[in-house]
Amino acid sequence: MTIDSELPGSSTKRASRPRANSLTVRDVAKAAGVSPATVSRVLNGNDRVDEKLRKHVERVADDLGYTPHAAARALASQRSHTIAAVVPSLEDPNFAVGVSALQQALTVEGYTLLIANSNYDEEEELRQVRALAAHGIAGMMLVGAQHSSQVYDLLETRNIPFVNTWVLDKGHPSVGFDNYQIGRTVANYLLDLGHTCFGVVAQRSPRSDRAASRLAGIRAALQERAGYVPHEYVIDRSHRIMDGQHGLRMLLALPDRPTAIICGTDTLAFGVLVEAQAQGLRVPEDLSVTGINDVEFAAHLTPPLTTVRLAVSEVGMHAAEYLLARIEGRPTLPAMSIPFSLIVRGSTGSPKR
Amino acid sequence: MTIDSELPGSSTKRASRPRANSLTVRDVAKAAGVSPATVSRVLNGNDRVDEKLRKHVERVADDLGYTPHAAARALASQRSHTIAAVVPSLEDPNFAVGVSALQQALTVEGYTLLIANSNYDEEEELRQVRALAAHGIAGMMLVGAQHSSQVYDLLETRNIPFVNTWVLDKGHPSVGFDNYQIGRTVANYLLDLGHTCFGVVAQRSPRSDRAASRLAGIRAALQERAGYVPHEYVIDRSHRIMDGQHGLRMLLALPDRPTAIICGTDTLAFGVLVEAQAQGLRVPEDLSVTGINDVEFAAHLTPPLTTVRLAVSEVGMHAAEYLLARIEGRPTLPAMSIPFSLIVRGSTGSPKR
DNA sequence: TTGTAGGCGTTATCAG
DNA sequence: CTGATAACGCCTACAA
Repeated sequence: MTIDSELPGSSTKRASRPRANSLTVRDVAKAAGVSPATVSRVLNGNDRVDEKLRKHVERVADDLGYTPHAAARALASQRSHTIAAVVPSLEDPNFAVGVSALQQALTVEGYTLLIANSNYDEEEELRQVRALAAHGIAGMMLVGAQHSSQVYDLLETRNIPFVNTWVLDKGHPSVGFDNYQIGRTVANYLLDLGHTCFGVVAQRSPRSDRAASRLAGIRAALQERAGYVPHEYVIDRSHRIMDGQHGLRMLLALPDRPTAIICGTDTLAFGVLVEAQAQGLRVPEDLSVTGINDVEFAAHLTPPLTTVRLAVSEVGMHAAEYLLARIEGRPTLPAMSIPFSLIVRGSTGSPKR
Repeated sequence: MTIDSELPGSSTKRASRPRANSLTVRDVAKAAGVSPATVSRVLNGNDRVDEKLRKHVERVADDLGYTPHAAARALASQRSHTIAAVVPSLEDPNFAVGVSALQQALTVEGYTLLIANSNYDEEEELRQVRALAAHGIAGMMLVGAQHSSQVYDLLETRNIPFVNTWVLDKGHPSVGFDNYQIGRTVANYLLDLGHTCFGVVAQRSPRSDRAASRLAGIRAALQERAGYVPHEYVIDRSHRIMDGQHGLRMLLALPDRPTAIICGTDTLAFGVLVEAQAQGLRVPEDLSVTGINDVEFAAHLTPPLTTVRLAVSEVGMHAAEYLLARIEGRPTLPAMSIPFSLIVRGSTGSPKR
């Protein structure tokens, strides 16, 4: 026998709104014979609750399979326990790995990660950041330092901690690589081998400040020791294999033929190797080729690719560390440099000519 | 002159809680000279509001740069406008591309995507699904059909629409490939070429029901026409290049040497090609090799890889379509098969022996 | 240490 | 068509 009609004589009552079919703190409280406040305190760990009571409430909550309503919690506490990452592309394994590491670190700390995709487009990035801000995120990871001023404004007025990644940035907190030094390192290595005429195949710089910094580093190294790379020796298109192939074709058509090709990614370098073979050029005897990233296949190309290894997952880990520290009011470093290393393999050598 | 002290003589007032520093509907309402209810109606589009008033409110909201508070909205409306995807790995370009497509489709419809990573682990997947459920998500995309029963229970009791992807599933809604047919297609193609002794290098089946279905398809085709693949001719490890290399070494050590190797991914096939070259085997004269996925580099290997092209981004698109339809109460199809096609290139041929 | 109750920002019901 | 106003589920200042 059920009694469910003890309610209103008063007809002021409203029609009840559709309710989520899950339990609430009140259900748990009732079941445990305590007040909702106590349940809340237990679940948020940090308050002083009698040890026995705490154990009891925890058990009851667990038995009932209770999970707090994230939105309600966020609304009441003004803290969302949610962090966002906006990356240029999820399909680039580089970013996928970094985001993966970020997520892992955040999950451990009970935070949820929201991932968005800007498609290498500043406008789209702004849209995404806006949407994310509406979700009351507690912090945000961005890629690169080049963002719409409205992005920076929004983040600052809303007081949302953020960190630029994959770059080192003087003006903002950052976790990333010294891309300028990466460029210098590669260029110097090739100069040491005796190369003097260089070609560069990279991603379009306006879309990637990382690529731009590396190019600047390359230019600087060359200028110090052997001149410079003229504009027509820098081919910047996209980042696919066929862009590498096309890039080499362009470079070979130039009057003074380069003996070394510096590529912005391993994928581009793969394209260059493919095209070199198609043109009957021997690598490294006729042409030296370098990549950046040290992706899985780099070591297995013929010849194995000389490239720069980036500790990408460290970017995600340290970004998480930085954001959590900011959110929880702990002290933070303004910038964190992630190491890289030149991996010399068979695709580079002294020019034989 | 401002009057802001007309409030309480009564000291029952509480200390004000920390407020979000952003505007609320009330601010917009005040500025537009209407009630919060009207603002809400305008912003949610669907109600009957006088056209002039609507325009006015829209302008005011826009000028103020108002963005609704997602958590509050979710709490009040019991709809979160958030969808989740749990994938085995974000670093696998396959899933990255699918998720990317899903996100794009959802963003267009004003939904936010939450991405989680199960690391090919059922327990971890359960944890992620639980956390996601707490976030009041409106729907969920899963990979494969093999999930902890608790996952299915949770989704069903909470009444959360979900869709299994990358597979076709009789028991649950799904968007994916007919993996069994993929296996059959590849095997039949090789049988047609005249091969009789096969090796298989794939991902560990218990972790991937996709791999298991494909293997079943392969076995079925062989059994119908030329026997079968003994257990020791199936090498299932992980999915890296070196696993492919190792796999071929194992297979070559077997008494009856296979003339064709079917690989579960292009990456594994790459490994097999590398090892074949190392062993001095000519492909396809001495050994035929196939992959699955048709990733970017497949066409550029030496020899170019025969593989199966999967329309991965369609998986994401149709998953989005399905979930939105369910959420909005529109009719849905129980299962959607995404096309695949065999791409024949240079890594396969008739056995010369 | 525990309970009570007001409010977080929005939506949706009801009355006008 | 518009305006009050009661929830939504939780947290936290305050009282006990």
